[in-house]
Amino acid sequence: MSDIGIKELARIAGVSTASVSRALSNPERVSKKMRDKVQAAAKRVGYQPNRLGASLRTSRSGNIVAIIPDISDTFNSGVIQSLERAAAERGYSVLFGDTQGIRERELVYGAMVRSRQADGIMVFSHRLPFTAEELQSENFKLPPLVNSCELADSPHIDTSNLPWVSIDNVQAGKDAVTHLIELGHQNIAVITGDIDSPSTLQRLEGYRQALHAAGIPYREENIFQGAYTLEAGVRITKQVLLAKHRPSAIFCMSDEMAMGCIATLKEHGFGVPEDISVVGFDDIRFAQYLSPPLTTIAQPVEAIGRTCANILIDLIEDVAEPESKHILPHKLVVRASTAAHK
Amino acid sequence: MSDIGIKELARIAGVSTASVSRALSNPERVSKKMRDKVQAAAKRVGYQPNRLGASLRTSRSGNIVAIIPDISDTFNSGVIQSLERAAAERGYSVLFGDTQGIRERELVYGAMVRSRQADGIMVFSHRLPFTAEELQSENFKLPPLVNSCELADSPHIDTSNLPWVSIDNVQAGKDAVTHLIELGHQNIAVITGDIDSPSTLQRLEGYRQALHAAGIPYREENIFQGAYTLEAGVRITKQVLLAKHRPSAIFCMSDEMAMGCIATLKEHGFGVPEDISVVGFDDIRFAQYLSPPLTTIAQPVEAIGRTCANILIDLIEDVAEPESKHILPHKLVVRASTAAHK
DNA sequence: TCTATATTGGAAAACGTTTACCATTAGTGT
DNA sequence: ACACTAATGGTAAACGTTTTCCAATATAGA
Repeated sequence: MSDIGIKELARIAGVSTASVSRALSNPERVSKKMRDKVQAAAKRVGYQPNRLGASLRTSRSGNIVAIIPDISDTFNSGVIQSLERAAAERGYSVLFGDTQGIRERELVYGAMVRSRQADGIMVFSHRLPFTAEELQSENFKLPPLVNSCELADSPHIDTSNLPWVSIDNVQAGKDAVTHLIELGHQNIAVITGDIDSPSTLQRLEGYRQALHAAGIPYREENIFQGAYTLEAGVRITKQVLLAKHRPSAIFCMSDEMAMGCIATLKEHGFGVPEDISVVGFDDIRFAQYLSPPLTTIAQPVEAIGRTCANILIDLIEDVAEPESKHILPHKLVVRASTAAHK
Repeated sequence: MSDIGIKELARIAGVSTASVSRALSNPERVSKKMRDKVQAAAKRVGYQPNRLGASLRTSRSGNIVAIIPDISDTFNSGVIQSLERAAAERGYSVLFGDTQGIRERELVYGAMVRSRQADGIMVFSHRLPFTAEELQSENFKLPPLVNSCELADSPHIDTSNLPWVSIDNVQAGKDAVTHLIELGHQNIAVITGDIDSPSTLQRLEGYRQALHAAGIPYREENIFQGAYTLEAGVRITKQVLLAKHRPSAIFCMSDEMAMGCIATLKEHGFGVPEDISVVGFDDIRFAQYLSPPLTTIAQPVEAIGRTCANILIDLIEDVAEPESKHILPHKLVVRASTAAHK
């Protein structure tokens, strides 16, 4: 395999290294004759360029790093899948960093563009992968970076100016809750995601707006603080059932939570939707196969991943304005987990 | 940020570049005084070594590439998560390649070690990411590579000698089916995974063995060829219901399939497990929250990912024998989706 | 104190590319 | 055939590290 470099190949083809490089990386900058000669030789000896050498020279690694709190979350893995595909189409590979929310690990991945292992950062967590110290340093320059939905404010930098792609979480939350209201529910609990996540805050705002629009009083005890996990759905649902004024409907801020929620409701003998309606969020591909099939807000997973990749790469290649924001469309999908209040 | 290199840092610290390199990368090879001086200077100016330079020199990228057919599959994403974590612990990053089973893309990722973007390959698909041509070339050298469960034979190379990590799929299949037999089921259907996947073939062999051990005749029409997806579970289950001698139990070779299977059974009015028992495979984290909670074979997801990472890295760093094989323990988890035959 | 040895630090080459700059050749119009 | 321009190809420097030598210095033994 392998061990032959551009010099050796140049010798074999009887041309200079410059010509080899051009013929392979910029074929149009070279005559057809040269191109053919070099490509033939390359093929013959099985030449494979060393990307490290090229990267060093061009200071372009061709990698982007994706910082994700939890890849095993179904919504995340869907986004990552389409991110990766879109990146690949443009010649980029994705280095992926599952951080489990551990600060230390975020920082490691955040440092990768400074160490030239990556050209840009895709942030799916709620904070920037840089230390306060770094952010404050006057010669700190933010690398190409886009965030998806979740980036919270930082005391040191105005994150609202960073490029992002997201759905309209406020409207989506409102849509979910409005659906319940239209079914006649008045006493609606909400199980939130991680309370420091902007998406949670926004969806909660949507909940508020829906209630307000319907003239239903907002009651603090209907807000149950959770996290975007199945287990949280299970745990918090038990608390919901303990409530003095038991709600007739629950808005779960993720489908995984809704799954845990429904399982728990059934376990305690509550019928869904006969006794309690449940609406989820995300429309993961399991949603329609739950029993009952889940009413939920569908996020455009594929489009989110693809858009993230494209904006980030545009940024890296300097063809995007640095503050591009993309709001993608969501959709309420009504299935069988919600029904009219009786 | 950043733009200062080792030369400049050496000048600032008043030492040579060699000393800087040693002080940072091999601190023990240098006096304490030197170490402190260099590290202090590095910190002061915010020096961050350029990994590309280092990689080029050492021809070690510090990356491994993971080739996965489908990251959004829950089992896969779990394995990848633990793979990534274990790799990170040893200082490696993972470049991840979701191929969707597309040959072209497998080849792209397979080429990454030749182009020095990665030091080793983790294969989760059923074929090697190299062309027949490459494999046959006499100067082809297999890069560090480990496969997990799924690698099929290749006409050009003896894949059985490659390092792998897996559970004992034959035994696991046998365990699942034996459980059904012990519940009194005689007419047991199986919905397989992708038929070209060794794990499917092995689990099927387990099915056969279980039947044989119980003296139950093996009937070809009880084998339903599927794929490891939710949708396949749905689609094939309909076929199962059409069978002349309708089975009283179904063994699904993945939990996602079982999910689709159960949803379909219920949709058609069959009770699980009253009418038909279902056993899955994987024990993804949703399994216990399905209704009914799923009886399944638990795979040690975390251990699989971790072991894969460690073997591969051992291979890269030359500390593993090149044919190491690891069989990890599985476990039958009995829940409510299986019941005695009546 | 002096020599023999161990430790430490430095100069420079190497890793495999790309590309700026220049020299050469081919192409065009007269 | 000639001058002028355009196209093409080559030489060599650069990218930022690590590491091989070797020289210098510290350490120890006598």
